[in-house]
Amino acid sequence: MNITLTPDGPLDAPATLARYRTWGEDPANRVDGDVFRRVLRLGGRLVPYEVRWHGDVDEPRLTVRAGAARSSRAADAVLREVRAIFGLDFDLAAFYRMAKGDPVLADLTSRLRGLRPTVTPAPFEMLVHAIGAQQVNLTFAFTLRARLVRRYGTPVAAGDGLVFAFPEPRVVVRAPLRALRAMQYSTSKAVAIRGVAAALADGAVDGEALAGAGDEEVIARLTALHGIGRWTADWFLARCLGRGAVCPAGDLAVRKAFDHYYGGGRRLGEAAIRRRAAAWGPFQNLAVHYLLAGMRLARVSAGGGT
DNA sequence: AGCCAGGCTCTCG
DNA sequence: CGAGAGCATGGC
Repeated sequence: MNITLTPDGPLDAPATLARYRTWGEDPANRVDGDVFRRVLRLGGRLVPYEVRWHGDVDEPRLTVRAGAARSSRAADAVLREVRAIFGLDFDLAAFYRMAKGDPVLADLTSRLRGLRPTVTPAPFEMLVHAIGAQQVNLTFAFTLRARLVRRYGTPVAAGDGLVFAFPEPRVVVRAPLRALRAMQYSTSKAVAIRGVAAALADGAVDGEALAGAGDEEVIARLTALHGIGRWTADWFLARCLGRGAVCPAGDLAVRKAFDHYYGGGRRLGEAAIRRRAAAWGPFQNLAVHYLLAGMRLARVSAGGGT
């Protein structure tokens, strides 16, 4: 297949995909220049694809190439992933209208026009990454994920290198604890990851069904698993299911962002953050992403770190 | 050595 | 329920 997508509304592809580069490399989601590469697993088959972006933020186009996607089913599955990864299903126009009523968001949306949350299309991938990112700096979290992907994923030639299909649950569930420990996962993270892998592999948690469940039910199902708390469930809703009315208020970076933009010198508690975010209704996820990106902008322009 | 980094579980009031 | 202690891991 070879298809051109015309996003509905603005798209800043590099900013949207910055998540796959800012804290390190992700061998399952490669960003090289103006190309994004990934591999879709479809019923045991591997379908590598690449996406290029053209045009400017307000006239964006994406071209999707997947030589192995011969059936329309495969092509549809690839396009669904691409829409998720580039955040094409978020209604930016409506968000920007709402943002005009909030001075902070009004400023950020004008400076970050076209930024969209990137949605990880695969539940297992999202949960593994989130568990790895619990309570550690994100650079280290990316290192952990890259090791797991290279060890248990499936490599495919792409460009002048490799892109890995993310490891399958049934493979990771058999990973020896010491192998995960050797990658520097803590024992509790390793146990949690294998637990999630087992739950998805044996159907105790149905990854497909989560997409059709309500926010509260998703939180309940996920937090029932050992090693998954509210923070992980919130980010899962936001970054895997693409839910709008979600604010990971317990997140350290989110708390810092709210303190900075809305705290007025005071520290806001988690409850206060949730109350304020609730006023944004279905745009909470978008707003949180703009606040986090705004903090990174400020840090870069202040000459800070990476 | 000690604190930080985009938490989680368990326990006790 | 909600606060708080204890826990885990590596980097600086």
